[in-house]
Parts: sequence; C-alpha cells; structure tokens
Amino acid sequence: MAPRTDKQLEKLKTKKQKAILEAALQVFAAKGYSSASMNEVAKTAKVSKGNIYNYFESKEKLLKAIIEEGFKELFEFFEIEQIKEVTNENLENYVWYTMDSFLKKFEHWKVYFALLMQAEVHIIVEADFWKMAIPFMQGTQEYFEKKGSENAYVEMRVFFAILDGIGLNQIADPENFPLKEATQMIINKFIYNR
Amino acid sequence: MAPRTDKQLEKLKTKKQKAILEAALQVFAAKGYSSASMNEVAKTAKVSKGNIYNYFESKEKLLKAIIEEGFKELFEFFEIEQIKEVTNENLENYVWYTMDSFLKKFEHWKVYFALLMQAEVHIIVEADFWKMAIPFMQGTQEYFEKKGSENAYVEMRVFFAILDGIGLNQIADPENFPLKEATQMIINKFIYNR
Amino acid sequence: MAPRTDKQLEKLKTKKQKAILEAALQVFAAKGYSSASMNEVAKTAKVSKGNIYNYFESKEKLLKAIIEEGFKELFEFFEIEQIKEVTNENLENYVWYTMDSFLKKFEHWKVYFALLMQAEVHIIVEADFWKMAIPFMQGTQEYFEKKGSENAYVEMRVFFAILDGIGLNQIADPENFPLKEATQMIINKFIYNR
Amino acid sequence: MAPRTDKQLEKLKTKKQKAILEAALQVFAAKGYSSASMNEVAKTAKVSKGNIYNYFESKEKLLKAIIEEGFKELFEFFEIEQIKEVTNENLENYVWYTMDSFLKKFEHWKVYFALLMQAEVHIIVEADFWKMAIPFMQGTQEYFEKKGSENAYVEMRVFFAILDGIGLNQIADPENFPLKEATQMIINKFIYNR
DNA sequence: AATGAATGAGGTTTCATTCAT
DNA sequence: TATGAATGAAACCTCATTCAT
Repeated sequence: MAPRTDKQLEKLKTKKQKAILEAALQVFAAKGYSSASMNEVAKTAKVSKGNIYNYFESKEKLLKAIIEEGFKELFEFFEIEQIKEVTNENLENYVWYTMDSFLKKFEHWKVYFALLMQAEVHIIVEADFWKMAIPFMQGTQEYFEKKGSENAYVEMRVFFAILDGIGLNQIADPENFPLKEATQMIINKFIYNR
Repeated sequence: MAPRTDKQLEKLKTKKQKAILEAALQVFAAKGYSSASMNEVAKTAKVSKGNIYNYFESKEKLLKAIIEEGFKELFEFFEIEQIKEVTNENLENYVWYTMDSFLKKFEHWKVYFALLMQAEVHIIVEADFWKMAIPFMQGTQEYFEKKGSENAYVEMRVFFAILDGIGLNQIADPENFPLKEATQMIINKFIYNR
Repeated sequence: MAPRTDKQLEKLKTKKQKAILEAALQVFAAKGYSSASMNEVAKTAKVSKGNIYNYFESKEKLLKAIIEEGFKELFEFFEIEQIKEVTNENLENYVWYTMDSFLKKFEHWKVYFALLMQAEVHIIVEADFWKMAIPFMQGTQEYFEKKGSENAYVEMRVFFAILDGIGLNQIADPENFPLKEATQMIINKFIYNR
Repeated sequence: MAPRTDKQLEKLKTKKQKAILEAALQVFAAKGYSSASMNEVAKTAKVSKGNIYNYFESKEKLLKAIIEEGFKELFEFFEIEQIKEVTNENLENYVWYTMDSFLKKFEHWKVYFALLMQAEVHIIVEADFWKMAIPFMQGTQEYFEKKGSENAYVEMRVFFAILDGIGLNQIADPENFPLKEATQMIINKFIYNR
C-alpha cells in the first residue's frame, strides 16, 4: 500500500474527529455531560478510548468543541443574511431558522440547555462565537424601538426568552409540542401584532 | 440517663433533615446532580457523610425529596386558589406567583430545569404532585377557547412555554434579566391583549 | 412501681442477653458472620443497636459468646455421662446425641462449620470449652485400641470426621439428607462391625 | 508504534487473569469471601484495584470464576474415566483422586466449604458443571445396590458425606489429620468390606 | 439500661487519563 | 495513529462503634 499523503492523513483526522464529535454529542445529550463516560463515547464512535485523546485533550475540551462546532453552524445565519437592519422579514426568517435548528440540532440544544443550568456555563461563556449574536440582539432592540415600543430592551429580552421557552418545550416534549403552530403564533403576536 | 423523648427526636430529625435538604439543594443547583458529590453535600450541611444516609437512603432519593419538597410548596398555589374556572384574574395571579417562585425558589428551578434536559427526567415524571398542574393547564386551554382562540391548545402550550422561557432566562442571567417588566409584558399581551 | 431488686435486674439482663444471643445466632447463621450486621441483629432481637454494647463489648465478643454458649450446652453430654471408659453403649449414645444436636442446634452448627473454614478459627481455638472433648477423643482412641484396631488413632480421627461429614450434609441439605438412617449405618459399621 | 498483536494481548490477558484468580483464591480462602477485600486481592495480585475490573466485572463474578475454574479441573475426573459402570476399581480411584484434590486444591475446597454454609450457596448451585457429578452419584447408588445393600441410597449418601468429612478435617487441621491412612481405611471399609 | 443519631474508616466500583506497545 | 491495559483518585454507600440524652 502506498503511504498516505499528508492531505489524506489530514482528511482522515478530520473524519475521525467528526465521528468522535458526533458520538460525544449523542452520548452527552442522552446522559448529560457528567454522567457520560469517555468509554461510551469511544464505543459509540467506534474508536479506542486512548485515541480520543489524540484528537481532544480532555473531556472538557471535547465538550467545548461540540458546542463550538454546533453553534458555529447555527450562527451561520448571521453570515448568510448580511443583516444591516432588522426588519419584519429577517426577524421572521430568524425565528423559523431557529425553530428549524431546534429540530435538526436537537442534541446540541439539549446539551446546551443542560449546561446553561450548571456551573459549566463558563465553558459557553468563554466561547466567543457567542458574541456573534449580540449585534443581532441589539438590532432587534432597535427594531422594537422603531416599532414604537415603550421598552424595547424588555421586549427584545422577552422575545428571545420566548424562543428559549419554545426550544425547551420542544426538547423536553418533542412528541407533543406543536412547534410549527407555536412558532407561527409567536410571529403573529410579536412581529405582525395580529 | 433517659433517652430523648419522641418529640425531641422528631424535632431534631426534622431539623437535620431540612439542613441536609437545603445543603443538597445548594450543591445540586451549583454543580448539577451528577457532578455534585455526597461529600460536598455533607460538608455543606455540616453533617458527616454517613449520617446523611440515616435520613435519605440514596443520592437519588435525596434528589427526589428535593424536588418533591420544592414543588409541593410551588403547587400550593392550586390549593390556595380553589380555581373552578380560569379567569383573567387568577391567570394573572398564577403568572405573578410563578415569577415570584423563580426568584424565591431559584435553586429549585435550576435543578429542575437541568433535570428536564437529562435522562433523569423519570424522577420528575414519577412524582405525582406534578399532576396537580394538569387541571389548571386544561382550565387555561378552556380559558383561551372562551376568549375565541382559534387554536386554544397551541395558545395554552405557548403560554406555558413562555413562562418556561422567562424562568430559564431569569435563572441563567438573574442579574440582567428584567423579570418584572417581562412578566408585565406577557400579561398584557396574552391576557389583556394590549 | 417498686424498684426492681438486684436479682430482678440480673434476671432482666440475662433475659435480654439471651434474646440478643439468639438473634445474633439466627442472623450469623443466615448471612455468615462477616456479612451479618449489628443493625440486623438489633432489629431481630428487638433491641436498640447501642444497647447491644451494654451486654457484649463487640461483634467479635458476641460471636465468641454464641459459640461458647452453644457448645457449653453441647458438651453437657460429657458432664451428664460420667464417662470413665468409652464403651459400645456410650459411644452409640454420643453419636445419637450429636446427630440430635445437628437437628436441634442447626444454626449453631452452621455458624461453627462456617468459621472452621476461616481465619476466625482463632476465636474458636481460644475457647477452652473445646478441651472438654479431648479426653473423650482419647477415650475413643483407647476404645478402638481395645477392639484390636491396628491404627486406633486413625480410626478415631476417621470416626469423628464421619460425624462432621454427616453434620455438613445435614446442614447443607437438611431436606433430603437421611440423617437417621445414615446415623444407624455409621453405628453399625463402626461400633458393631455389622 | 504498532499496538500489541492480538496474540500478545490474549496471552497477557490470560496471564493477568490467572494472577488475579490465584490471588483472589488465596485471599478468599484466608479471610472468607465477605471479609476479603478487593484491595487485598489487588495487592496480592500486584495489580491495581481498578484493573481487576477489566477482568472481572464484580467481586461476586470473581468468586464465581474461582469456583467454576476450580471445579472444572476437579470434575475432569469424570471426563477422563469414561465410567459406564461404577466398579470397585473406579470407585477407589475416585476416592484417591478426591483426596489428592483436597491436598492440591486446598484453597478451593476451603472457599467451597465455607460457601456451603452460607447464603451464597446460590452461586455454587447456579453453576452447572456441578451436574457432572450426578450421574456418578447415581452410578454409585447402583453399585451399592449390586453389592446387596439394603438401602443403597443411604449408603451412597453416607459414602459421599464421609468424603466431605475427611475433606473438612483435612482443611481445618491439615497438619495433623492423617489423610492417607484415613482414606485407605474408608476404602477398606466401604469398598472392600474389610 | 436504653435509644438511635452521629462518626469515620473502609468497602466496592467507576472513570478520566496515561502509557507501553 | 491506534489500542486497551493500567492507574489512582474519587464516587456512593455500609457499618461497627460511640455518644448525648
């Protein structure tokens, strides 16, 4: 067999890295970060326990990577839509996009929400991708101001809190929660004042 | 010397039990159930490790006791207000009561929200005090029906999801989240349609 | 109520002591000495845990007491029968007496046999009631000598080993082992050479 | 560097497994199963405590393995001698073989006898190699029938009880008990009626 | 004498991480 | 890079014994 080129190796690493990340996501979401064991991650990823440490230097770094990787994708929204001004339209888009991610990135959100409640928040807070959302939040506040809101900051916070609440319910009760209808209702009430 | 009277013992037991519960609540809220150690609970409660097991037969039973105790108090709302029909007034009362509990029962909610995201949910689901809220939910659905809602079930679910979302934000960011104003806004929008 | 006289107290102590001994015997026989807990002994004896230590200074002393007490009764045989010379008759008596004790002192024997296999044997060896049997063993050896045995010592050891073996089987399989018939057979073979 | 080849691993695993088994046997025999600690097993085996659990999933499984391993070897007798009919000769062989095993498998028998007296018997009973002896017992019963015994079942039970008794004495008092002579005596008395 | 809460050492087991290969 | 055996700290829990009452 010919020796692998560097590029092939690089690819292999990426591929395996992804497999580990994916496995860790599944296990962390199912068991919770603390209860999950590296052993199970290894088995799920079909990788040896020791080899995980060739790609991630600790369990915590693995968690960080999961979150970073997950949210990088999530926040692509802000890159795709070069938002200069928040409008009815792109706010609605954002809501639908978020709800979609509650469905597609189910496990990410589960891990994320669980961490929010714990000391490990520092992991999230430390991550800087997080800051990508801040301009959008400020934009949303301005949006409410323009609509004549008396307390635009509160309205903005409430608005995002509602998205959280819907996410929470979708994640805790995915089988019964009426995600689509709930989303539509929020959009109607908060964006179009219907 | 005579042994303690029954009354003395009872009192002592209750007191210690409460101390342990309180300590466990603090530790579980801070670290999360899995990461929290009985050792730390013991230290926080100023009780020897072994003695905890005279009051709670396992870590899991301790968790159950915390939740049960916390929610028993929470659900007293439904006992106090003998609700036959959900009205604007008692729905508003309920919202304020809940928000108040987000403040006063901060740690309980932290533990509770964290568990919601994990496999240990069964612990909560098993508890039956939980069911006390169901009639109220149904009452709320009827309330929205009477108000002419096209999809009262969805509106009810959204309504409670919003409370969750506000709780989540209050708990994750207690210093900045404008709880009172947010609450008022929700009441205005969902109850008085202002 | 009149204060108890010393004698009454003495009696009470003896009574409770007996209750504890009896309970400990049951528990030790059922679980084995190491696995048995003082807690269970206390519960079985309907006595508080702490109070046991007013009568026996440790778990080990309790075990010693059980053995001592049990075997004292067993070895009463040698006191009753003032054996000067071992004869067919009193050897047969002894065998029947022993078999009877396998039935009646079931738990004692269970504890005793279990201990025989373990390091704790020193407890037994230390007990001196044990020595009461030695003259009888020597007497039995002489008995076999008189009967013309070529190796009376071996025959004596085999004889007592057989009793052990029968006890072991009676204790391990009390429902099926034919104790009476087995005993008769041994007597026939070793005493009357039938 | 390449990881170990499968063969190397297999060998290593077997070797370490044997070391642990051997150590556990020593410790269990000396202290009794319940009193023995995994810590001491580890130290005796010169293995870290945790590593034991890579080979045996619990203390109880370790005990089972000891028993199984020990008796598998013991019962090889029945495989070696393809016994169709129990005769004087192979019964005598069996007795000598058993006595030999009392010497060579001293610790196994100690553990085994101790367990017989305790609740943990289920461990032994569950093991099925045990059943290998049953046909031989029945064969022995038939053997006594052919010899004209009036109660062959009893004689068979007595016969095996005697072997137990001798084992018990050999194990409890290995320094003094005259195993060889006792064995010869039993053979003479029960097989050749001398 | 009597109680059972309290202690703390020690038990079994798990697990992130390292290491030899 | 890849393996999984090995480590040892730390987890939960038990229990003989002591102690305050």
